[in-house]
Amino acid sequence: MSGAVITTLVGMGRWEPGARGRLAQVALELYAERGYEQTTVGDIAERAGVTERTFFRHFADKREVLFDGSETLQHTLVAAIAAAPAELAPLDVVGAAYGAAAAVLDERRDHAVRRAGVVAANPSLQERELLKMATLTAAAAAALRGRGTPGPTATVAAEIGTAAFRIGFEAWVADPDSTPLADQVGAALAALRAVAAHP
Amino acid sequence: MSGAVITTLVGMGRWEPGARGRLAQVALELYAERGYEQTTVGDIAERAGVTERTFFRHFADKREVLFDGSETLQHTLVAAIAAAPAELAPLDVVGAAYGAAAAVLDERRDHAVRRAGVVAANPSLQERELLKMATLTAAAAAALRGRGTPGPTATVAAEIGTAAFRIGFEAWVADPDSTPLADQVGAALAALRAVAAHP
DNA sequence: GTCTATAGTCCGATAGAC
DNA sequence: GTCTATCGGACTATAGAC
Repeated sequence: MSGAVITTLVGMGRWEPGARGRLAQVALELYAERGYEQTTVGDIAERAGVTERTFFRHFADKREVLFDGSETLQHTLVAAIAAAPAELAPLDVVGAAYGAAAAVLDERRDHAVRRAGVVAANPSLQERELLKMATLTAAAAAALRGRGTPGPTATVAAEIGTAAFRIGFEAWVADPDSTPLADQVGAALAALRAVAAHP
Repeated sequence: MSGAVITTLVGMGRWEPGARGRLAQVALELYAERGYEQTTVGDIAERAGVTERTFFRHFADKREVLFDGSETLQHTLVAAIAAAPAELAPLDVVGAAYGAAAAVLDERRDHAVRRAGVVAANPSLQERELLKMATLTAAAAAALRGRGTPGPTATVAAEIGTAAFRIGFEAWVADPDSTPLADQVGAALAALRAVAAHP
């Protein structure tokens, strides 16, 4: 196949290095070109120069290949929560942490927008995305508890924070200007606070 | 029992259910007995006395059979939002509407708890549940806009309301006492408001 | 009601890196 | 030698097509 010189990201194949990264990139391309349903795992594997079997060694299923970066996002989020000043209120901690996580996505806006389009076009991909968000929420709540926030408060703060992130993310994707994601998330959080406070 | 007129939330419980109701009931039984993954559609169809083909005529896929009552829930929610007093603040509207929806579930607590256990045991069922919740959220936001609430406010209020419902539902399922679901949702909403208000 | 494509699993074999 | 990543083929069940 093409002597694909994919830039380094993750995955170190020893034969044709970067099988994992190639698969992820090719999958996004094909899902965008002809649609998720119309793309078979065989198609992806073929264009990436590996076999179907190799695809499933790297990714649990056909959806997961689009969510390779979610652990990174979660790690950033959890680390930011743990590192936040002790005197900050729980919701401020979560808000700041999602702001930090947002910076990671800002650097790859084009990729994120293309990926978001693919996900938006397919319900089964939306399901997976929602599950990842729920996992993120649980991780944020656990991180808050780890710094002393009482359980119920942690749950609730994490839930609001994730809602702000999701709403901000949608605005960021739809926005033709390149307003930073962190700003969109901040605006969403302010809106959530305003509605919650309203008598 | 004489004329059972109760429309059930998840499509079962009548004295002599039709094929659809039988399939839904049998599916829940089998998923609980031997697990979702270990149950084939053939198993369900067989015990319900129909063919596989009939299963797929009634339900889009193997998961959907557990979510037959979600339209009823959504309808209740949307109707309650539309019927709420005009002077109520958006979040109060959504809170009251989820309270009304909660009453439906309270009548079938045993079933709801068993079903929740099955869903909690399997990630792919959780995915579907999260998608249903997202659909519910979108419907609530649309209903709010339909009564004049500005778009962004509607989105945010619906998001908080659904979070309250989800948190309250989890507490309700875990609670050995039979605290009404509406009360649990109300408590969760109060907690959300408190955390959001905290400086 | 039958027929088929595809997702996803399990068995094992092979080959480079260390 | 071990460890890890690749590949091959057979297999079941889902889901859609005819």
